Amino acid sequence: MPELPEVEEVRRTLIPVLVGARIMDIKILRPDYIRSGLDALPRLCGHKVVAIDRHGKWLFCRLDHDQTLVLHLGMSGRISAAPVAGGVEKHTHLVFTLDSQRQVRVCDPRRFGGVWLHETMEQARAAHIHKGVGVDALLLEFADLQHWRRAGGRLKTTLLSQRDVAGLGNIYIDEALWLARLHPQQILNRLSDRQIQTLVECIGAVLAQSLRLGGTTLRDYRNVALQEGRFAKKLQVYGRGGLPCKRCGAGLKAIAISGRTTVFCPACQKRITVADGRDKDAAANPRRTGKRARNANSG
DNA sequence: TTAGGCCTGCAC
DNA sequence: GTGCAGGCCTAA
Repeated sequence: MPELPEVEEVRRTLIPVLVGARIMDIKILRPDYIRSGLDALPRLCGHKVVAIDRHGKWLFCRLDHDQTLVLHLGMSGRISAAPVAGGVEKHTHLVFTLDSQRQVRVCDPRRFGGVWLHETMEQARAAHIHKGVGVDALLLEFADLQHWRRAGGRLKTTLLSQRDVAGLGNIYIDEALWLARLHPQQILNRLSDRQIQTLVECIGAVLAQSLRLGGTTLRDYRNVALQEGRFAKKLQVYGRGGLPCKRCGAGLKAIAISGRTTVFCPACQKRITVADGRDKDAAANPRRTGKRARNANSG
């Protein structure tokens, strides 16, 4: 399932194939996979792609006349480059033939992804990013999450929503929360500055390591050259429900949050009910937060 | 805020 | 045959 590292790896491997190339032909094998701009799509012929950007899990291919093709890989999307002569694999919905005599093919068996064509880059960003998609997770800083304590939400649900941080999905959220020793159902307004800073650092560390290894291939994911990612063997919690925690040996627990399987260590990812910066106050005034303070100290 | 829908392949 | 995998959108 492509999350930020996989989409970024696709971007990096797509650039040498697509940027600077002229589109000579477009074959639309599945029109309903083109979510907007279907009628305008043939007009891309003769134009060149000048840049490929990414925000979260969204890819933006800008052309020389500013029309912008937006791609989302959903759960099973794949973009591949191949010689014109080769056969097209099943579930291929869109094929660009380039002046380099190569093709860029968009394939997505489950069709949770899609392709959108916008008249300008600005319109593309307005449609997919400006409303409701937060800062790209690779650029995440402490300040981006400072307002969290005023929110009542829970960690995993909030991170999945893309609203504050864009690009994380089920795999990397579970990995980052384990690394940060934070409970997936942690209520945000109980986090201390230090815990938020730790979370920001752990998200960055997990993403950086996965990027170095070309992302995670569980089954389907491939980059544009059809190479697998090698981060799967580094996974600490994802897919390991019931197995021992690699840090403390306790049994990892699998629960459903927002309809997604969530794996965490109940021993080293305790829920915090009093922010650690306020523990002293809680101890000094047990009547106010007594029970919560004891829970916090036990974790 | 949560549940359902979209969709196919695969494990059982 | 059934259930599960889940990113994102929409509706209740």
